[in-house]
Amino acid sequence: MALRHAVLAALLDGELSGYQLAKAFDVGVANFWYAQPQQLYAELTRLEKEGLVAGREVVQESRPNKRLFHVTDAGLAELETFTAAASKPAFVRDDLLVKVQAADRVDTAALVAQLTERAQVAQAKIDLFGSLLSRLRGDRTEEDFLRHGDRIGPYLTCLRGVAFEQENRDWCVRTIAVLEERRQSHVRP
Amino acid sequence: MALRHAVLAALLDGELSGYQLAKAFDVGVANFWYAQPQQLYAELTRLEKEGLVAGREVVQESRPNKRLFHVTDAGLAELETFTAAASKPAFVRDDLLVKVQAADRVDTAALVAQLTERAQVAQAKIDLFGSLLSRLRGDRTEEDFLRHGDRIGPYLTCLRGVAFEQENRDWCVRTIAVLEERRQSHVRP
DNA sequence: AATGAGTACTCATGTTGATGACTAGGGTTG
DNA sequence: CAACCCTAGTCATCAACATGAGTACTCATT
Repeated sequence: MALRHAVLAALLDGELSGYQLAKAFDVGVANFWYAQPQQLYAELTRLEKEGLVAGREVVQESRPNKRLFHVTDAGLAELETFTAAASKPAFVRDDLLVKVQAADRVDTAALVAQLTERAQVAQAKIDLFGSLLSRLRGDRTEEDFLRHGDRIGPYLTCLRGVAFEQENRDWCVRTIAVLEERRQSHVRP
Repeated sequence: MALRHAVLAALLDGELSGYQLAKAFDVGVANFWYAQPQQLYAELTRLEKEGLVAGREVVQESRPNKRLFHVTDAGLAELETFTAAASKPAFVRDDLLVKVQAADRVDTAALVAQLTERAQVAQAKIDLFGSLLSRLRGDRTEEDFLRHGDRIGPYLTCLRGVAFEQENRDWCVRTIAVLEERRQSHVRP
């Protein structure tokens, strides 16, 4: 039941519509969780019913009306409780890792192609997170921002996103090199 | 539907019983996936029904009999198909990140405690993976092993496990430092 | 002599997350 | 001017993952 808390945490940045929220979660810019639009709409409905968020209708012309949500005091209390409770350990669960685990017994050409693509995706995310970080910190240095900024949560999670994707990319590159070298030196039966 | 493939990939290391498999997946030594024992037993049953794995009964005295499973040719073909198909991108999904995202608005003392614990767990995993790596490579150097070893899949995934946990630990340490410093300098309202 | 831990599983149920299909108006572009 | 994309959602359904409880026998500990 962490999606609800992820939504609450995301809404701390200010009022958002379900659609805006979905954009953030979908692209994975929300580097601390991931969810489909439909899940978010459903969760917002539940959260509103329980009084943890409140929405207000914003009438728009030339496009559909939307509902902007913000976290209520009860929602903040819920986040507080959640934070105090033990976190369940985070596990890696990655299709690509499964494939690499089986690398000795399957065709490596397809695998190398996928590793290459993954490395590119990772690089794109590094760039994206990098620009997000510099936007968050403005003209301050990282040190200064982290000491005196007033909303460092997103910055810290983004830092982890960058580190994760760098590790991801480097590992892909390394693995590609290993697999390619083996393909050349000894042709598999 | 990647659990089935994770099981297949794990069974490439040799015959395993459901229980042994469960041990590997449960502790997270299986650094490429994670699952509960019950899921694995269920999956093994399905896989056997579909002919992707085959089991043989091993009669034991002084402890319950067990069934050892191995991957069939059909199972290997299935792994091949899986490897050729596109991988879905891997997302970070971590309770702790959600909490850090909300760090500006909740009690940081509890958060710091959890980050500390997470850092310790990460360090323990680094050590575990480290010894696993050296066991896998035996007396060879990493370079040599990756070039000429005959089962490098587990080694490569383990390398990623180490990198992931190191990043994890470092980020926790950094985040703790940031939060602690802010707690001292300006008391939150 | 009872308690607990380890091996080796099974069954049932519940919670989460993922997917596809659909509505509906406005703007853009070929 | 038709086709397509963007905003802003809803509804229904399915697959995947997680959890609790239970069986049964053995060995070591207290």
